[in-house]
Amino acid sequence: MLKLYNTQSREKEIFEPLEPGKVKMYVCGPTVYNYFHLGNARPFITYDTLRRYLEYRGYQVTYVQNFTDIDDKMINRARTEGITIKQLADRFIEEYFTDADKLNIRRATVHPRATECMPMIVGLIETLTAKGFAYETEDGVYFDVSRQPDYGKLSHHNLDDLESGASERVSGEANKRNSMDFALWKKKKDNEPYWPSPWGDGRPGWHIECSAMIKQYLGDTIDIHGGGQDLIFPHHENEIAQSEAANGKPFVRYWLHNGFINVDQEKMSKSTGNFFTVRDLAQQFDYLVLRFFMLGGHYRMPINFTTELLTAAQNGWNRIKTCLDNLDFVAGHAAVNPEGAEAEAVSAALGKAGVDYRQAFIEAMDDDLNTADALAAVFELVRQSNTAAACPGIDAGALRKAGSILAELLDVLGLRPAEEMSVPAAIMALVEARIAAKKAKDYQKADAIRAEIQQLGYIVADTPQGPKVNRI
RNA sequence: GGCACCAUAGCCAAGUGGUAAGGCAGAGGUCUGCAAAACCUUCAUCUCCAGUUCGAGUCUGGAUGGUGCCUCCA
Repeated sequence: MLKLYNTQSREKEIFEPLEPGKVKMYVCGPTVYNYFHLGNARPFITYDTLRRYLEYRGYQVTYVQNFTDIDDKMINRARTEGITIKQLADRFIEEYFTDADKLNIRRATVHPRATECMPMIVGLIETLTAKGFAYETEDGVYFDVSRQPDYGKLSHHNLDDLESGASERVSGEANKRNSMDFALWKKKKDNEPYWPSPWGDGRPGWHIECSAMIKQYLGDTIDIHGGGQDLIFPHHENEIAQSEAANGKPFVRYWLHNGFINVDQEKMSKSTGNFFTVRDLAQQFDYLVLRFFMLGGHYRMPINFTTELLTAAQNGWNRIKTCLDNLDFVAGHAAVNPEGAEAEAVSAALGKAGVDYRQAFIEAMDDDLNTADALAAVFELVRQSNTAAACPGIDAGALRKAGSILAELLDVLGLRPAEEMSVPAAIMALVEARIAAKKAKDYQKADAIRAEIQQLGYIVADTPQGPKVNRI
């Protein structure tokens, strides 16, 4: 029974989708004006993992993640680069997929772009205007928060507190009825891209984009909406206000928010400049190390970032990869049936471990996606598998079964390593030569060949089953 | 000022009121021509104070320290 922490109720709630067996979920995607950094990657990885888990549990998931391809940052960046906004968006959407694919972030069912949903955006604003929730000013169309009595229900703010906080700040938007009113439509300024609307040429406000894309691709009420904690207010609060005002129906059943990645106890963000792009980190660490690192803690807790921690994660991740590799290798050389009482007992223990730890894994994931706990179960299975793989006379079937359960669980976490490429014949020839040298007890020669193999990018290890070759 | 969150071993990090998962690092050992990998053993009473309870890391109150949101932000 899956439980998810709902930001709105501030409690873990039993997850029940509106329509049995089917889940509609939406996650706020990137603004595509740059490579994404590790902090940006967190929601992508978190909700991809949730999506994978939901599917693992048999749900049919419709997953929508948008691209924000029009806003101030897009306009400015395109300007400095001397290219069009569309060119900028095309480029960084492609770069997004390059990184995301390698992080094993599956493609969403739909990846809508804001600029491709203009009719829905304009339509929503028209509805809001007609219903009296929005009003036009000199520079745009604004949502009137005073018309929405439960405004603030997600972030647990009330309008009075918000107003007093906002009044201390300078607002550049003139003629608003309330300081917390936010732009649905921004009328065209010089040299800015624009779309036609009943209020003249202009472009949409940020919040309305998500409401529109959700309505277009998922409908009026969705099951899960995810994003970073910094989006709770005002972005998600405003989405609720707009969508519920326009549609007259509940908007989101479960609000999920992930914690931040911190650097020196401070949130990693583009504005402070303390960020590390995934692309840069991938120079030093495997993409899946980044994912493993991220899943090592609970998604709502902050994670501190240092390269030391990433190195530690790399070592842990290698343990898992080595285990999978060893299982496969040993199974390829093992007996068809267990030979001897010990092998039989170890085989039986491994079979039970597979079932038990899969159960533990599911219980952990059911508890608000406790990936840290789920990984503990994975590591327990790794240890049992290693023990079995080292047992003389163990049969291949037991090892293969454990390996497939391990792969199954890792797949749910998006941590299934890519298939290793086969070792070239030239390397295999060297390996054979080394065996011959070893047999002749010419260890100097054997070590020299090993060094040569290593130079060529491969590492050879001696095992009871013979030499095992891997890429470095 | 308003609204939230966090404080567990050298480091990271789970933890449903009943006597502390897992990982990294370290130490000792087994295996090994060497190496790698692996396995075994070892490594904490949970920031502080008070309270509730037969019993609290786990609940309540307070203190201290830290973070986030309230403005673009994952």
